[in-house]
Amino acid sequence: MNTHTEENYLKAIYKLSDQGSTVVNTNSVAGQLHTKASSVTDMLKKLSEKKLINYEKYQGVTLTKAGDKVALKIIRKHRLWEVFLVDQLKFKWDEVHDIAEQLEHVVSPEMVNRLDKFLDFPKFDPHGDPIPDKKGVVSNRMEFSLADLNSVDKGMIVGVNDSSPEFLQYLEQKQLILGTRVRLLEKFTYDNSMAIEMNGKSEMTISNKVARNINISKV
Amino acid sequence: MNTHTEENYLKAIYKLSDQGSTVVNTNSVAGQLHTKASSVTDMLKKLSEKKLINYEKYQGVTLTKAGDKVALKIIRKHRLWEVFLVDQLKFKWDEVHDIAEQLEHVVSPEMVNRLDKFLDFPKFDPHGDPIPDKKGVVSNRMEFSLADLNSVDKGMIVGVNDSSPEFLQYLEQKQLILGTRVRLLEKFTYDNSMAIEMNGKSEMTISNKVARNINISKV
DNA sequence: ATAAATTTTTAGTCTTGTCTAAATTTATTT
DNA sequence: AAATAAATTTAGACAAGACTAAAAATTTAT
Repeated sequence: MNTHTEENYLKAIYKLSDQGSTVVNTNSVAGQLHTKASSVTDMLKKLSEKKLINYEKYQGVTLTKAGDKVALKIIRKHRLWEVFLVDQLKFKWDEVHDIAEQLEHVVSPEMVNRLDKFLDFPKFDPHGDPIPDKKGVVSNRMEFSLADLNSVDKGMIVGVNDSSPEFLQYLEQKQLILGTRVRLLEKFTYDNSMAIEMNGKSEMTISNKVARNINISKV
Repeated sequence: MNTHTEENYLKAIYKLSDQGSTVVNTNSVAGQLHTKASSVTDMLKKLSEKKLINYEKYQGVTLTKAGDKVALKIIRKHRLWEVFLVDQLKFKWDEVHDIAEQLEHVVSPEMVNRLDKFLDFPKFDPHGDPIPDKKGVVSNRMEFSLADLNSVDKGMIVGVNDSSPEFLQYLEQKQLILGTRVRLLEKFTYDNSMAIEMNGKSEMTISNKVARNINISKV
């Protein structure tokens, strides 16, 4: 079994590698986990020793098959607990991340599967992120960033790329919540900010940073 | 906040002190936590420093008000999660201890209270142990003989007064096992035998002698 | 009341995961 | 192609929590 900390590193690498498709460098892991690069290097050696990552000095890191499996297990647990917290305990979707971060490390494969069943096998968590199934299969979201809308086009908000309380509270305040239908009105090439229409009613302008962190799907 | 390990020590001391009424010695803590006496001494110094225990070298240890509060919080969480695992996820009552042991360390007062509400404010865990309320108030264990059920009322089997193989085998054969929920259907004054319902399904009649030797607790 | 046995504490070491500061490697400029 | 900048690794230290072996205190037994 792996320690709590090892699991967090693997999860961070998984996220930063865009589902394992890119190489991750030391500094970005340090940023993700709020630790220092030197701590990361130490842990990378350890994880490499355990064959959970492919690591060459100065060359960055990728997950091995085994490491990927571990990361997916953690993410499955995290997202299932988020569903539990929102659906059953009636938390708001922007309040559950930190709690799920703790619950995800509870070890009991049987419990995870029972929780999955209890929640009626949800496919997506409250942020619209897909929940890996028992075998680690992740469904696609058919989802892209709001920032990628170009001509006048529309979609529906189905998720976010940033789960920080600041961002989620911003979205809540601006009513950019899950299920909102957005339509691009105009894109300002100067700073890539965009004017959008929400639910065919109100209009507003959002920065590129915000747009990049909102995911939509075709409607 | 206290570490995981500190919490486990406080919980162990609470249990060994019989709800804080006796002094606990170093070796018994070591036994409870499967560590060595020297490790316990180290931790006792630390907990004493933090004013969570009263500790004098060689004289054993008791919890302070503050330490008692922390222990009760952990026990509350442990028992609430046990109810969740049994009632919602359909685990058997003898399968949940180790999982609850992990869940009890999740920190989120708000989540604990919501879980409590979600479970409909249970007073006892699946083993019949009382669940401290939000303020740390613990009700008595409420264990009594099945024979003392009078009007239509229910409880859960939590123990026996006769440990002879004959009796235990009888219970096993009739499926009157620990954790079984029983409900009184009718009491026959002629011989004090009683008709009971088990787990909301099957029914049977048992003699007063059998009933007297089965202990139940309110659920 | 003193010796023997038991319990507890101390001293010193180890592992995990973190850090700072310095050294090294890789990347970017000019 | 140097020179500078940025990223990464190494070296050495530290805190938490555990352990072993030895010393000290307390209890029990003679």
